[in-house]
Amino acid sequence: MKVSSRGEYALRALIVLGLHAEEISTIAEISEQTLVPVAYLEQILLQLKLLGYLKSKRGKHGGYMLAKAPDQIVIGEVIRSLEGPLAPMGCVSITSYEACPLEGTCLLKPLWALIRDSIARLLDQTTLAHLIERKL
Amino acid sequence: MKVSSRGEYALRALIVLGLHAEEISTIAEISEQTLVPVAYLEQILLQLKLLGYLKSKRGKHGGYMLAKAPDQIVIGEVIRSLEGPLAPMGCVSITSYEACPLEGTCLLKPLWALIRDSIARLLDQTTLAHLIERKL
DNA sequence: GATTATGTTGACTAACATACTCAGGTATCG
DNA sequence: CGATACCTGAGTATGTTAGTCAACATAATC
Ligand code: FES
Ligand code: FES
Repeated sequence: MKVSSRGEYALRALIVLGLHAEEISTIAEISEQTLVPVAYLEQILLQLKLLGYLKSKRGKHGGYMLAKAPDQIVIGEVIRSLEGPLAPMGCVSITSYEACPLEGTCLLKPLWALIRDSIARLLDQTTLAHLIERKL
Repeated sequence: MKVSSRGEYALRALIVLGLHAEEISTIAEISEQTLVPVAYLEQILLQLKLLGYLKSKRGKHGGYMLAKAPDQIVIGEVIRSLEGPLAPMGCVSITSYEACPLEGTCLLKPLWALIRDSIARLLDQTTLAHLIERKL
């Protein structure tokens, strides 16, 4: 049930950018504050940009900024984009359902559904603004 | 946030054995009902035995049975044994804590803690008996 | 006691995912 | 122009997953 380092790193970066909203931050600056290697961070920031969470400026005095207000960035969506579905099994995933062979009689499915619901409820109720303001 | 096929398979096997309690089941029978390949199932059943959930009998008319009553088999414990901690990050794991470098100032930790708590509460409250009786 | 049905053990493998690195390329500013 | 930044695609080392396979050990039965 682990979250990958890539997901964690992406969220760290979003938090750093959210804390310095209105300012532009270079990859190097973000790397310092997140402890993520520069070359790896480049990849992740680029992906976050393609997903629409960030905007960038090239060249001198370039860098990254949030492309949305922090309260419009839903943590559940970010994690889904980076790591795939939140559900523990495909058969209980709402965003990307996948059938199980035993689904008709399976006694586990209701349990997985409870897990999915509680994870999704938490992560889809939480925005970057909530994290930054420490209001969960 | 996926659960591995190994964990799913183990739970399927426990359910089959729980449904036929008092009787002995061969690996082949369990394999049929769970759709898990025999050779792979062997590994998993053996592990469940070493963990104390199952007992076995060798030779002709041999097979596997539950070693505990279904209401003594806690799903959270089974999953932890097979897949490691339930927590999404080491820094919020109770059973196997591991420090994060940014732990002091990290704004994510409280969120991960909520996730961990809600998963652990669900899985540690559920026993094999609950699954079999469809009472969640 | 030989046969046969069963679990036991350990090694092995193919495929995939993770967590990166690196070598360039391209836009922007001064 | 040239420095500074982001952009892009490829490559790599390591580990995990989901199995397979061959040989062995034990228990019941004929
Ligand atoms: S886990 Fe999908 S049907 Fe049982
Ligand atoms: S995730 Fe462990 S301290 Fe932030």
